[in-house]
Amino acid sequence: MTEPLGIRELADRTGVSAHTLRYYEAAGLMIPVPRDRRRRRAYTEEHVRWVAFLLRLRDGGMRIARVREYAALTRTRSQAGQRRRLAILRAHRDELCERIARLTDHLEVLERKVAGGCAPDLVPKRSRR
Amino acid sequence: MTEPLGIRELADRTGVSAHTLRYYEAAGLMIPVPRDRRRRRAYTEEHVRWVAFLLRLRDGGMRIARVREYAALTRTRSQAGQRRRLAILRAHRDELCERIARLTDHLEVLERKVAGGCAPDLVPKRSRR
DNA sequence: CCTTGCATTCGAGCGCACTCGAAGACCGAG
DNA sequence: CTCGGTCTTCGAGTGCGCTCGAATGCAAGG
Repeated sequence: MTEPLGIRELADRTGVSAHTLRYYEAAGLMIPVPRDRRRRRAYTEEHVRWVAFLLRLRDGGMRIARVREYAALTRTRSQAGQRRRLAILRAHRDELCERIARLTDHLEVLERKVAGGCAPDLVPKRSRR
Repeated sequence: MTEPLGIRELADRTGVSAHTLRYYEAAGLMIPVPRDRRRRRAYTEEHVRWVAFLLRLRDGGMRIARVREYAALTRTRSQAGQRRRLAILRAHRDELCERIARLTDHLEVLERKVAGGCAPDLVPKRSRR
């Protein structure tokens, strides 16, 4: 039985500004936000978790539009909805994998360049793997 | 002794449009681009390599402004310039590491969610942490 | 009573990195 | 001579994701 959180609190706990929280809500990225009798947003711990996850998706490069779709589906009870939800996550996971692979590759190249300290064209070529 | 490449060729070989290649040049992201006697851009294999590397930097999230700085430094012979160049690459490498770490973390969370197939709040709570 | 905090709606602005298009010229090949 | 590809310069448009501010209102707490 936790006290509901005001927008300020949620902002503080998630690092997302109040302005942006309202924007997220308006943009359909949030799960439903109940109001108290004063019409103020009454967030719960679930919202904290939701925002944390949303930030992961965003930081992972998921587009707002996708997050919106995903959020909308959390309101669905249908089988199809659940499948779609899962599909989105799986697709995102795959993208994540690819990006990590690419970044890792970039990193490798960079390491060599930094370690070598000289331009790659000055490095004597060895037969390529 | 390779034939110099026209802008079309470089575009084809790098996947960057001619328009964007001109933009890159004007924006100071390129190494010097010589012209033939017709005033047309005469690229070399070095440009192919440069653009490839530049794309790595960009895909790794390096800002245009930074790339510009880096490109400018490749024209420098000074010690300080070389040190700065190296510093940029090292800093970028560090950023890359951090991003990979973060993405990997996101991926893990996602894997659990996808594998579980159910919302985390529906999972029986064990004593937290 | 007055201040504070949050509410709503609206629209503008920003930073980034392209992306496009137009206009007009050049120049070599067919 | 015409055509195609390139040149230059210019400015405007696009998409994304905020970010900010203004205006106006309400309700509780000091």
